[in-house]
Amino acid sequence: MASKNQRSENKKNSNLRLISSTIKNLSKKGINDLTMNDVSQGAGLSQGIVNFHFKSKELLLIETLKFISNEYLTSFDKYLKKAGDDPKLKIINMIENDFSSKICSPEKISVWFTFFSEIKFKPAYRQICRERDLYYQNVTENIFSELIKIEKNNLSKKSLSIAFQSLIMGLWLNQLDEPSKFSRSESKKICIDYLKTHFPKQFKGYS
Amino acid sequence: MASKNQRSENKKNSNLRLISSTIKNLSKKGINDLTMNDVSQGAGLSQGIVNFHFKSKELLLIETLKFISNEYLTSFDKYLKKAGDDPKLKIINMIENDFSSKICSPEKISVWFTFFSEIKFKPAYRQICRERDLYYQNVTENIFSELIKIEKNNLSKKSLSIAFQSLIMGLWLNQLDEPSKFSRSESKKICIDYLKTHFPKQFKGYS
DNA sequence: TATTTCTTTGAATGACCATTCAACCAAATT
DNA sequence: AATTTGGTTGAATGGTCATTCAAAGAAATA
Repeated sequence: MASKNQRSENKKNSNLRLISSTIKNLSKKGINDLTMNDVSQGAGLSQGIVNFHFKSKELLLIETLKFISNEYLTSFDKYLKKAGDDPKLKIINMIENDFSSKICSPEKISVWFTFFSEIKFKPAYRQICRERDLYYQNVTENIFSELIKIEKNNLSKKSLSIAFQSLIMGLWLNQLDEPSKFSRSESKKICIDYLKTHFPKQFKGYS
Repeated sequence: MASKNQRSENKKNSNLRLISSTIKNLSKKGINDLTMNDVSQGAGLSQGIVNFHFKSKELLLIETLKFISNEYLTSFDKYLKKAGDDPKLKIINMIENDFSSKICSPEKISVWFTFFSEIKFKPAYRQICRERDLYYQNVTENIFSELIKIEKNNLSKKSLSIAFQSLIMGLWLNQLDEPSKFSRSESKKICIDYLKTHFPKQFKGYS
């Protein structure tokens, strides 16, 4: 573990701690009441440090969004790879990912929606979110395309993808609205039910 | 139109203009950059007036949320009443309402999600949103209950309602994310498709 | 070891903004 | 018409931050 370069190691470490602190504080106070001090204190560092590392609050937030977007995509790919070539398994694993405890934690969901709500005014946020969306959309369409071919049901891969993704986003939002009533496993069931009704032959067995 | 009491008329008028201005400005700048001056200027009034009418910024925001929530529910009821007794028509009209140009405008959706993103930290917001949700949920479950009885498909009204509502919320979010790609009529089609796949006998004819 | 380079600290600065309020105005009441 | 009540104005106030920066500390380099 001993590193060649202690400095860049420390720097990376500070950056990470600041971003973690941002996430934690965002989910605790929202973007409105988040102060630079909250962030640095939460990371065990002092006053002016955020400006040193990130230049400005806005840039810190952008890096934070990049961070969770990255984390999401990494996990997404991992679950997808685990599925191998079977389109059924692929889409099931996508659901597993979206409602895994790491991705679908109250903390993360709350941060996502904080950024979503600002998308309209912040081109930088929009671009990051769009990138993730397009990737997701693309993968989903390809999977549905395979499922459609097998099922021979002649549905539209585009509509299916939009509906599927919307359903998931809506379920995420429930997590925010009513954390007590929300259940990750029930949400998964609802998504799988969506697959069952559209691809009965292939998803007969699942629950 | 001549009113008995000019004063309360004017007051109501000012209140309304301030709330309209709040909505407009919220959707233009977000909650973060919204200043009291934006609001009063937008209403053609001056500096300290918002505090006079609403006491504080927070209370103004609460009244604004109440306003759009009310507007939503009023429209909801209107569409529902128009449907008469037929559960098919009732649920179709709910969809029509949710994607009507008045309810599903970029402006309104953006304001909704601004509030959603703050729900976690603002009990007052949560309460208002929850009230609307419960009402919606309740109506939806009753309709699905009727549809299930007719269709004899033995599905769970609760799951169906959650899925249905989530789907709609997810589609609303698309409006925010990608206003250019979003289409209200395509969203409606997706919702109707949801009904068709779960209640094929009853919704055969619809598109 | 001495020097340079990078990181951290925390006090000081200045901008921004919600809120207050005295003065003014207009409507209602007498 | 005179008085009271309520609404509006906009300058002044004060608090809250983001940001800056000089000084200090720690690591890399010579």
